[in-house]
Amino acid sequence: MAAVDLSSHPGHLARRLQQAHYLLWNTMVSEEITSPQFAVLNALVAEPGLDQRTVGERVGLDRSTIAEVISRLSRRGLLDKVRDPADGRRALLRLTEDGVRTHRRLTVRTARMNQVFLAPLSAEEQVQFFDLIRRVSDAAEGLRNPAEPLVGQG
Amino acid sequence: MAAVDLSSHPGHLARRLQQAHYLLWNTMVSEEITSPQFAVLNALVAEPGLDQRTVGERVGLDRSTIAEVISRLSRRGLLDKVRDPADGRRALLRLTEDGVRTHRRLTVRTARMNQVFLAPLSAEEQVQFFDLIRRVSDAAEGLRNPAEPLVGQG
DNA sequence: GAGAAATAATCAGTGCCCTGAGTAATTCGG
DNA sequence: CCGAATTACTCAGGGCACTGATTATTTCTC
Repeated sequence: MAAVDLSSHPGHLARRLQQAHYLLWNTMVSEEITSPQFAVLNALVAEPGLDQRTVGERVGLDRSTIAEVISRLSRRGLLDKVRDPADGRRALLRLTEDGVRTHRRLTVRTARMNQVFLAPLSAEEQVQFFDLIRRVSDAAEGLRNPAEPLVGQG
Repeated sequence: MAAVDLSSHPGHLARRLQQAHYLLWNTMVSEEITSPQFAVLNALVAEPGLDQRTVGERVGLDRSTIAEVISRLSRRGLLDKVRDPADGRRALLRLTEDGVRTHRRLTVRTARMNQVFLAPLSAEEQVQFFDLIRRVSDAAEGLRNPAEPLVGQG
């Protein structure tokens, strides 16, 4: 008899939040293009010609995941991928016409979805919401140095 | 030139938050048992003998995902799965000795991890954090009725 | 210039997450 | 009682996310 209350566990809350977002995205934005895919399109609208690794860095996707996402976008004809002539290791990415159009179309819908998603919060609360989540995420990212985990006895 | 700022997109933030949590969980809690797996163990500590569907409901996992998670926990010998003699459709779940021990061990580590994870926030902010995320998630869950999406007319 | 270190991408493997379709068992309606 | 609807679970398939190992290319160092 030592069950805990998951509703006080940030990880559990974070997962539920993302699930909720996933559902809303599917109904209000697109069933074809996912949120991470849109993030990649967006990064390439901002900075055309980025290499794969940097795009991943911009949108917060690791090397394996970004490779898969890009492969899908490429298969759908939303972006082109060419070897960097100056550095044969890199793959340079650029949106196609269709990719740009898709990004533009989804941008509108995404804004609408965000409004609905955040509707339960007041304007001030929305600011708080972003601030708190960002601070927690940033801090945890900064901890990516296992050094001595489980030291306990802390 | 119409790239948006992803840091103002709750979905993007939610994904980053979960990633950050995933990383911290891996280093501070367990590399074997994942957070969703712990949630299932926890649900069965609270209510032994639940059926699979209900456990999924308790922890927020759909029918397919809960089946996979339970299959893994069962393979590891952390829970037993038996057909309900009273209703042959149901699979009743119960933790093994090892499952209970694992839950107890991880409970301590999870509490420690949550402290580290939330450390960047003051006590009041932590309360806000939970409140805001919960309200947004709950509201979005309540929206799971597509009825007439994209009404916009925008 | 050749070997070593570093870097970008790929591949294999594990796990989470969802939908739609299919199967087995129970319950409901006539 | 028997067929129809419902319910619990399974299966197939697509996508996200991470790690560790491998490959190709560039850069660093002697």
